[in-house]
Amino acid sequence: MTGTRPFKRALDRLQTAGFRPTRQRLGLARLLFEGEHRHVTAEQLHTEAMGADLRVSLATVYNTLNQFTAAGLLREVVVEAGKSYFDTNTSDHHHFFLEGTGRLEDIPGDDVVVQHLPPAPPGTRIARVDVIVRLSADQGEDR
Amino acid sequence: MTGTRPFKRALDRLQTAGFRPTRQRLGLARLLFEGEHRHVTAEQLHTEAMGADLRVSLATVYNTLNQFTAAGLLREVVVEAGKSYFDTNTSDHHHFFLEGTGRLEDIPGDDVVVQHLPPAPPGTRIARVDVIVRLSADQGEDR
DNA sequence: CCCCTGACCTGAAATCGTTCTAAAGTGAGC
DNA sequence: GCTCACTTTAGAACGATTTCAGGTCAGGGG
Repeated sequence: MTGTRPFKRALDRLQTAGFRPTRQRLGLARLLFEGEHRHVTAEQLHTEAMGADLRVSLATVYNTLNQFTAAGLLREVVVEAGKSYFDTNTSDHHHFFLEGTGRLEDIPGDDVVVQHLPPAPPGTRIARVDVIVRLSADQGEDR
Repeated sequence: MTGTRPFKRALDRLQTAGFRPTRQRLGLARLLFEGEHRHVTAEQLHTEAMGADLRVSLATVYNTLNQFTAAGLLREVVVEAGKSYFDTNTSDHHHFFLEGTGRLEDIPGDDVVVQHLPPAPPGTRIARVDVIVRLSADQGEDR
């Protein structure tokens, strides 16, 4: 039984992070943390919750995503003006962004390396380095 | 006289790109393309225009920035959810982003290199690679 | 030189994603 | 069961951006 007890997993994460495990938080945590890593917007997650018989308001989805992010359970990724994506993978990694569809995906492997980065300007320190590889549909290839 | 005729420079860019050189477009082009490369938001550029005796509405600033971007005169840089920056440097380069102040700066030099990038997924092609180095104020250093 | 026409600009209203607010609901300990 | 602090919620509010309907302007033809 490896990872076959998703309910418990989500609950553990909430409690470890010091959240009271309410019905809404638990439900969202299950959607987010069961299975593979994922990238969602608030709107998407809300729609998905509705479909999964989890009654939760959009405001709560926003609140929860922000709380999870502050607690380090999620990471916010900025790729499109006026829209926030949340990534369940909080480790160091980078992203492919499908311009047409708005899909966001982790770049597989940990081997992307940024070289020849100049030092941070005086008085500042590097908080994070984000690499976003923007992809377009490859038109005219197989037709 | 090298670059001492800014008016003509801005006008040339407009006409080359096929824009009718109206008072507003010319004024904005001068603010944008005279002098050093810069990073502006619509709001910033609008404020600056007001201060420079250029009467132009915020709607026009937005429209103009979008037109210039579509024509390849500007490049949009996404760093903060819910805010768009426009960069007058359209060549291949990357950015420092000062988290506290919202300042955006080109990373000097062309030598930042991203290595070990996996190939684009099937059916797609890499449109662009954006590297954003997020900086925080370096607290506790010199006090 | 003036007129005409399509391109352009404008303030106001509309839209989008997100946050705030005030009030009702809920869970954990007593 | 009762309480109280923490949660959730619907709806209003918000900031950034876009759209709209109408007036204005650039520039070629007469």
